[in-house]
Parts: sequence; C-alpha cells; structure tokens
Amino acid sequence: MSKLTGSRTFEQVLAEIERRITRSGLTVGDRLPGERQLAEELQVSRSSVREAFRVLETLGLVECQVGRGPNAGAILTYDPDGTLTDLLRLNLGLSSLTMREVIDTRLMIEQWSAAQAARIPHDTDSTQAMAAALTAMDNATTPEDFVHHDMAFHIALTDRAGNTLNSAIMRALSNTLRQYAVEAVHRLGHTTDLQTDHRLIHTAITTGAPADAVTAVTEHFARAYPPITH
Amino acid sequence: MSKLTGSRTFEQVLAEIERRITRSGLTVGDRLPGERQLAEELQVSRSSVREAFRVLETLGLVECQVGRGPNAGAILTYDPDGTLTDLLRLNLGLSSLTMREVIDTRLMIEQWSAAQAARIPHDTDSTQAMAAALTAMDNATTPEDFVHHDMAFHIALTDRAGNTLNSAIMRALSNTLRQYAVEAVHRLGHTTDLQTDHRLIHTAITTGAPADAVTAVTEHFARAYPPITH
DNA sequence: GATCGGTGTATGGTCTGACCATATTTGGTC
DNA sequence: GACCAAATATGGTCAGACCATACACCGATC
Repeated sequence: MSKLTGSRTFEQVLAEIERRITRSGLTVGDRLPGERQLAEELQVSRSSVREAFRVLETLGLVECQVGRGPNAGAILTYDPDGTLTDLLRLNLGLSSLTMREVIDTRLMIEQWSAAQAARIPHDTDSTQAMAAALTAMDNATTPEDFVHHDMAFHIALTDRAGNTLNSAIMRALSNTLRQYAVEAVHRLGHTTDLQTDHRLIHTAITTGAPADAVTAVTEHFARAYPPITH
Repeated sequence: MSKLTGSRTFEQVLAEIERRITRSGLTVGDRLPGERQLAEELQVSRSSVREAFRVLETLGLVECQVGRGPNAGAILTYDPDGTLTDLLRLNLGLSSLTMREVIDTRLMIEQWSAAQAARIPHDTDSTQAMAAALTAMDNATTPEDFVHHDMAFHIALTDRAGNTLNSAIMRALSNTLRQYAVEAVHRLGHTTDLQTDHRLIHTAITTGAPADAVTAVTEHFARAYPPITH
C-alpha cells in the first residue's frame, strides 16, 4: 500500500480515490468529482483533496483542467512516461543513479524488444513508424533533428514488442538520454554508421531473425554509447 | 522538463527546488528549508510549497517529518521503489497494464541480471543474501512466508548485477506481484520444484555460467507464472 | 556536576474562507 | 439563426489560524 495509506488526511483521500477506481470500475477518460465536491463528500478540507490530486497527477493518473464543461476537472489518464522521466532526471541530479545504468537498462529493454519484435507477426503501425524514422534520419540536418527521429525509431521498435510497461520505461529512458545522445552525435561528427546499424536492426526484425536483431542492437549501443563515457 | 516547469506556482517551486538540488549539490540526507521559510523566500503561499512537497514525496525524493530537531522537516532521500510500486498498482487498477506485462518485464530483468551476475566476480553481500533466502525458503511454513523469502532471493539476484535502476524496478515489480505469487504457491501446493529451480539459478551464477543462468531463470518463470494466467 | 522533568518552540498537518483566471454555458439581442 | 454579454463552475492561489508532534532549553533536584 505504501504511501497511499497513512495517517495523513490526503493519504486517506488517495486511498478513497483508489478504492473508487478499482471498485467502481472508473477507467481512463472518466472524470473525478470536483475538488470542492470531493472535499465535502469526504468531510475534509479542499487543501487535502488538492494534495491528493497533486500525487495522482505526479503518478500520471489524472490531468487537471480549469474552466467549465466536459473537459474541465480531474480526468483519469494514462501517462507513466512523465512520472518516470521526472523520477530519472531527479535521481540523476541526486547522483543516486548514473548515466551508465540508464544506458544499460535501455540496452536491456531494446535487446528484449528486438527479439520479441522479430518473433511476432508484422504490425503495420510500428513497422511504418520505424521506416518513417529511418528516412527522416537520412534527411536530418542537425544532430537535434537526427536524435529526435532516432528516439522515434527506438521507441517504435519497443512498441512493436507489445509490452506497454516496457514501452513506458523506454520512453522515459529516451527522454532522459536525449541531450546525452545529441552530444554523442556531435562528437561522432557523422551519422552514417548509426544509420547502418539502424538498417541492420530493421532488417533483422522484419525478416524475423531474433538473434541477429539482438546482435545488431548490442553493436549499435557499443557504437553510440561506448563504455568509456561517464 | 515535463511537469516540473509550468505556469502553476507549485511547478515553479518544484523547478526552483530542482535547481537547488543540481546546482547547490544537495544530496541524500540533506534538509530542505521549512515550508514557511521556503514560502517566504520564493514569495509564494505555503499551500503551493506544500503541493510541491507532495510531488517530491511522491517521486520518492524527500521524506517529511514533523516535530523539531535534525530529523524534522523535508529530508532528501532515495526511494524510487515506492513511487514505482504505486505507479504499477494504480495502472493495474486502471487496466492500462496487465499482470502478464509485469511478469514479462520482471523476467526480462532477471534474465539480464542473472547473466550479468554470472559474469562478474563474487559479491559477498548479495551472495550471502541469496544463500540465506534459499534456506529460509526451505524452512518456510506458509505460502506468505515462502514468497517473502522468494522475493528476497530474486531481489538479491538483481542487486548482484549491480544496476541500481534495475534493482529499483525489480523491487517495484516484486511488490506488485507479491499477492499474485502467494496465490500461485497455493495453487501449486508445494514448493519443491520452485526450490529446485532456485538452486539451479544459484549454482549457475556462483559457478559463472551466464547461459545456464538465463535458461534456469526462464524455466523457473515458466513454472511459476505459466502463460495461461490472466 | 549529573539527572530528571516541565516548558518553550519549530515543524509539518489541517482547516476555513476568500479571491482570481479560465472556459464553458446560458440567455438575451439583433 | 448568429452573435455577444453575463452567469457559473472549475482549478489555482493566497492569508491566517489552530493542532499535534518532537526536540531544545532550562531550572530544580539529588
């Protein structure tokens, strides 16, 4: 239960909201009661409700909109990426995590995803996304632009494996590594080798060769994020 | 920057706190200014500071203690597990995630960790933790007790690979699967096969056989979490 | 001098009530 | 029917008060 049950009032509000979500079958897109209404229903102050909402918002479960109408209020949503990205960035700032660990975890997910993607039947969405990212990288003129489409390529690869949890983690890891990747491209000075890697990965997946896909991903990472780096 | 920069006041407070953490080299164990002081320094209301603190607390970066003295106030800490556990549980509640995805991600991490652990030199701490968990599982009398030590075994395995990010994710996944695992043990009716698996994994790691370790982990999961399950 | 106990105080936790900004809804006017 | 203005519901913010807690301080006692 961790932080969602406790003596503090806002934690009890959290517990009640979680109860309503699980019991009453609330799902993504549904609206939560307004702050004032929930405060009165639960006999707590609006401040406590608001603190609970901040927690839910941090966890990527609700989005809050001001104003009036069907789009206003707290809406249940699904966005773990933001939470995970914040979590990674702040822990990197606190030095309780190293860039190398982030890179290794991303390699782990991509190896796994590439193997899975090569085994399952074609998924037009993610396949097209990968192909589009490849050509976009060919046409990229700046490192920033290249990295943008590079991220799209690797995310599409992960999505193709079909595990939404891995996809969410992958997105957060990519966000965290974005600036790092831009600098890496600047250092390399060119992107031809990286694109060669990408096409090897792409071919291995589309031709259904899991082992080749894993090897290609591994070699790509060795080139893009050599072990020397901090 | 995601949620940490925005127009809302508490988001600016968050940005300022993050700035202080990264710039001023604040680290785990240090104290943040009190709510009242920070409110005055930043010329915002205490409510806004509190909402920012709730976010930081949710992200596992600070712990708040009431009272007075060196242990009171907001202390920088490091506990991503709690955040991730909440995140997983709530997303399972929202049905935006399935138990199977959680299990697959855990398998991925354990395969990777087992391979890493078998390659690196012995680490007395985690090696002893694994051995202790094995004997504790032998002596366990209830499924709850068994699962408790089973979790310790698998977490020690992951820790042994030396990636704190993977360890944090692994802990959260284990927490999420705890009840599920207890029920699985009840269904099985006995734990001898599981223990055989554990000892195979343990031996493969301590004798430095990465491939065997991966195989053993994979087969263990096939037994403990067969693909039929919901 | 050391120990014990009461008081002071800084801290987070909560509540109330007010006001603002925004976006939709409502209703009146042309 | 189209358009514009007022009403309204919503989150965002603020100020100020009070409570519970846990340590700090200081005096009395041994």
